[in-house]
This record gives sequence, structure tokens and C-alpha cells, in this order.
Amino acid sequence: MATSNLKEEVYQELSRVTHALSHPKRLELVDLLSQKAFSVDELSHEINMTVASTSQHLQVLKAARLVTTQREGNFIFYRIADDSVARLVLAVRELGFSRNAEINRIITDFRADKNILETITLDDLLAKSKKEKILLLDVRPEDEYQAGHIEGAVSIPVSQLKKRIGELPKGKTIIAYCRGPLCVMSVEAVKILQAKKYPAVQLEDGYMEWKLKQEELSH
Amino acid sequence: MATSNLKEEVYQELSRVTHALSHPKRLELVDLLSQKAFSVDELSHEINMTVASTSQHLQVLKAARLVTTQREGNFIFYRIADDSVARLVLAVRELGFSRNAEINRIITDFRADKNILETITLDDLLAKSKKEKILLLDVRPEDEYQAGHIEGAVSIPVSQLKKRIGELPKGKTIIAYCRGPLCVMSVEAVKILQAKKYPAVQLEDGYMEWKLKQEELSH
DNA sequence: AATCTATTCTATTATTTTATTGAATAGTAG
DNA sequence: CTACTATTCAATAAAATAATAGAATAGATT
Repeated sequence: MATSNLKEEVYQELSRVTHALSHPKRLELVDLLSQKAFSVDELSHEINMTVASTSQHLQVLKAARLVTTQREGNFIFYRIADDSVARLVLAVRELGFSRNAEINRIITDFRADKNILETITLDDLLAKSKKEKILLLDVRPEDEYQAGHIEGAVSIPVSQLKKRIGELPKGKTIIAYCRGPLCVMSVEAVKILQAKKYPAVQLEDGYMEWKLKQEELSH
Repeated sequence: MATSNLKEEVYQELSRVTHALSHPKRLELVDLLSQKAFSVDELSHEINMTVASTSQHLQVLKAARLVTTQREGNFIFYRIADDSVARLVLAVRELGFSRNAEINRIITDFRADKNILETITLDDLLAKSKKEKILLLDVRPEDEYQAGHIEGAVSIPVSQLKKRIGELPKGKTIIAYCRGPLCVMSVEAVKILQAKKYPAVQLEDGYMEWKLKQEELSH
């Protein structure tokens, strides 16, 4: 009787995962939650939607078991269920970046528009740190830095960079990073740094990309 | 002007990929195409849908650049665009298998129903081959074997197994594999083999899982 | 107990997706 | 050229999804 429903039933279940990730805002939510836990209210501002809509999308992610919730006082904090969820979204992004001409056009246009000359990846980072003295700068909001950051990084949120720029040493190349390739905080930071004649470069990857890579290396 | 549309536009594009994979039949199609190229007609039989519906789903996959087409005579053959697509679907499956209780229930029930006692994974395979003499048996249709198979495997499609069972050596443990964990051909094969007193075990993984693992190892 | 706050739920409307059917198309073979 | 085949397209109806606004809820604070 249960002869060949196996495939149907399992694919049905699996499609709940892909379906949950099939909406752009939900992809964005998972990417955000890869950084740290957020309240619904915070998330709604980040993704620029009403609280009610944000909540709806979070329900979908929760029903697919991609995120979990935890109440803390008045707030309900959403967090990613597992690093494997971040890994899946990363795989989607890499597939898109490597194979989708439209995405490449969007990013190329953006870089041209922002006069971004040089960016480096995590793979380049090690090589660069051997050639010259570098300082790794985390420009995300401080609570994200505290929830986890790339080893050796120093925290100055981009919002405070102008007034705290004196804290930075001269004579080192500053590598600024934020949430990842779709986050513009490091773009902003590099612009500020270069205006003050600091040698600064943007790291394409963010904290979660580094973390996932660390885990891979330890296997 | 293009100040902060970057994220929106890219997530929009990325969601085309996840959206294409958000339907159970389309997941199944991609899994099938991981084995070899198929015509629309063949695929429609495999996934048990009308040719028109199958074609529609294939258009969706094609629009998301997950598959490509090539005409050969009267037929149009669909193939997977890239191994990274198979890798993505594998990641979805692994996430589902590891974290979704419902999927585990479905599979446990299925195994109980079929009296399946022992299955092994690719990781177990090497260890087992050192302990005892084994024969790796590919029970998929022969054209799939010819399109690519696990190194050292011998082909006897499950449909021919009963009459060709004499070709198999006695005294070796037979490890039967097919398209992967959701394919029942190896289940069937093991049942036939055990009925004839051959020591036989089912390999959970299939050809594509092996191939992706090989690629990983070579990096 | 009453109030306040963050989140979720409900109802509604507009939009998108899906399966089905039958017609149209592109290319093959006679 | 004609008939044939595999595939795609087009039209339809049913179902699912999404955004919105406002009501309801659960827990914290007073």
C-alpha cells in the first residue's frame, strides 16, 4: 500500500524547505539571522516591511523549521535553526552569483556606480596578510560583532566610523567587512576611510561565510 | 539612485532559483536529471504527470537556468545545467533528512514496511570493502549506468535481475545501488537477491552522491 | 487589575501558481 | 508535399500566496 508514495511524500516535505526560501524577503531574513538573533521589530526595519508582514514571513520560515523562536521579555527573538540553513542559503547565493548573468550585471553596475575598485575574498585575505600589515575591521552594529566575528577583527560600526577613525593605526591596510556580499556597510566604510587617506579595501565575504569556512576546514 | 536596490534586486533574482525548486515535482525532475539527460516524454513517465505539465515544469527550471535543452532528432533532451545544481538539491535533501522529523518518520515507516534491515552509506562502503569481498551492483536502467556509474560497479538493471542472477559470483556480499535514497530500485534488487540466498545490502546513496563526493575529494 | 508593548491572527483583495485540455509548432520521415 | 511525433503554447478554472489594515493575544509593567 505504501508502495511508491515514498518519493511523493518525501519530495513534498522537501519542497517545504525550498518553498520557504522561495520569496526574496525570506531569503533576506535568513541571511540576516545568520548574523545573530533579531526581534520581529528589528527584522521588519531591516527588510523594510510592516511588522505584520514580517511576522507572516517568519511564520513560514518557522513552519519549515528553518528558524526557531525564543521569548526574552517583551520581545520574541528569531534565530537560525542551524548552521546548515545558512549553508543552504549560501549555496543558493553561490549558484546565483556564478551562473546568473543578471545578478552579475546588477553587481557590476553597483560597483561601477560606487566607484569600487578593489574587493577581496576570504581566500585572498590570508595571502594579503602575509604580504603587508593589515587590520581587519568589522563595521557591523556592535551587537552583531559581539554575537560573533572573524578572528582578529576589531569593531567600529560604520555609523561611528567618522568620529572614531582616529582609533585606527596608520600604516596598515584596513580590510573592512560586514554581513556579506549584499551588505553595503563595508562599501560605506571604505569610502569614509579612503576619504581620510587610509588605505582600505572591502572584503566581499562576511562573518557567516568565514564561520562556515572554518567549520569546513576543521573536518 | 541605485543606492540600495542592490539587495532587493539580487534577492529577487536569487529567489528565482529557490522558487524553481519549490515544487515537489521540480525537485524530483532535477534529481532525475542528475543521473543522465532525459526527454520530456521519459520524464513525464518517471514523475507520473502529463507531458504538458511536465513540459511546463521544465520551462520553469529552464527559466531559472537550472537545466538546459538540446534537440536530438525528434526528441528534446533536458539535462542539468551544472553539477552545482545537483549539489544544491543534495543540500536541500540533507537538510530535510537531518532536521525534519516528518521525513524521518516516512522513511522509517517505509523501511519497516519493506522489512529492510541493513543499509549502508558511501562512507561505510570503503570500510566494508576492506573487511569482506564485495561486489558493487548498479541496478538502474542500463543507459543511466552508461552515462556514468560508481567506479568498479557492474550493471544489471533490476528489471533483468531475476533472469541474470546467475551472472553474479557466490561468496561476495553484493552492494546494490540505484539513483539515491529516494529510489526504490535497489530495495527491490536486494529483495530479489536475498530470496535467492545472495548476501545483499542496499547502498543508500546513488551515482550522483558518489560523483559529488569524488569532486570534493579532488579539491 | 489596568495599561502597555511586541507579536500574531483574521479577513480581505489582488496576484500568482497549478493542472488540465486541446490546439499549435517545429522538426522528422515517408 | 504530407503525415507524423515530440514538445510547447494558450485558455481555463481551482487553489495557493502575498500585502494590508485592524483586531486579538500574551506577557511585562505600573
